[in-house]
Amino acid sequence: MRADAQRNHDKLVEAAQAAFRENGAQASLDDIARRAGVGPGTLYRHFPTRDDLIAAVMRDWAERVAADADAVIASGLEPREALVEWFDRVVANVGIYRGAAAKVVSAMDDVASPIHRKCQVLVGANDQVLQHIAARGALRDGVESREVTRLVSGVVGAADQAGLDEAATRPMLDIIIAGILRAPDAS
Amino acid sequence: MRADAQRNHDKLVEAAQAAFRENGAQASLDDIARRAGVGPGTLYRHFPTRDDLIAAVMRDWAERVAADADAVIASGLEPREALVEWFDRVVANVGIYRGAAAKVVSAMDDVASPIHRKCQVLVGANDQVLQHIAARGALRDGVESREVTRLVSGVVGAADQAGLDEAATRPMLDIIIAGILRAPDAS
DNA sequence: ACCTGAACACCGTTCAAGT
DNA sequence: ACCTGAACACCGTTCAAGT
Repeated sequence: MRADAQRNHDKLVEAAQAAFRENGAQASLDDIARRAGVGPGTLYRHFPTRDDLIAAVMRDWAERVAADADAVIASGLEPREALVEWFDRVVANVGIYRGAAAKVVSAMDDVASPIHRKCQVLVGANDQVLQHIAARGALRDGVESREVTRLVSGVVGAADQAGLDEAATRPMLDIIIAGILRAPDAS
Repeated sequence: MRADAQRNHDKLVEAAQAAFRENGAQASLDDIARRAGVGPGTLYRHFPTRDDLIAAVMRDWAERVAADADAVIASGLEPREALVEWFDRVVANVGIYRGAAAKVVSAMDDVASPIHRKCQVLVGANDQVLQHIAARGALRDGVESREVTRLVSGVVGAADQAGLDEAATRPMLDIIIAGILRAPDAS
């Protein structure tokens, strides 16, 4: 890659990051090009679609997600507390900016999306945490990581759209957690 | 209201209904005015915001929701089956067209939205169903109708965005249902 | 009182012309 | 090989002119 092309690439990613944080995933591409000090054509040359740009901004996102899952598993928390902790991190990660959750939700089932691989990492991380729960005999039968990922991401998307804060999101997560854990049996 | 104004109003609602079904809640307002055979200014006179138009299209929506709740309660189904039946209807009602669920989710917490009253009916209907469950001693402590409404609407929004069909939505609803019902205790 | 449609601002996207 | 910026299409929104 030519030196000026590399510099433009980096400036675009940086400008996009700021724009997404300020105006959400629907931030104006024209504006991003302007902030980066390049013509709109340059943006399109580097990132043919908006989702390509979003994927570039999410560069180290997947690693953070995987690391968070590892941390929760290593924490030695009881199943319920582990889920509380894990979902709190998912909420933080999936909700980095307005509209991010919606992107994750729709990219999860769209193999052609540039964000799809990131979503697979999220599903994999959920799977690890659920297996940890299952190993302790606390996972309800039939609960699968794909569904849980969709469900929690959907909640983040809803909270995002409604402008709910963390405290208002928690009761929804509590219902989900109760639905994931096996009912303590009477044996 | 003048006769021609009334006719324009009705033509706009009809055109909007068709446009929303075809292109979702983001359908072009210009296109709706064109279909209705009126100038764009006329649309704005009748419906100052897009949400005013959506609210008009949802005219008999709230009654359908309330009627569905009544039908489920009168059905005499067991708590779990009643919830399955009820959520199926909520999914159908909240997902009338693409983007409708997102509108419901964001209007639920926005008192100024023209759709807010419709959402209150949905919350009320959920409350009736949950009270019916509670009367049978099957409701988990701390589960409230506002949260359940948000949660289910959020799932519909996610399914909508991901293009999931009814079968792919059900596992998520199953988790929610398990989280709503009280665990059968050992006494 | 209501309607029309031109006008403006903004945005996404493309592409011929440049270096 | 890459960049620029004019150009086009489309949309939301307003408002002066009409009836």
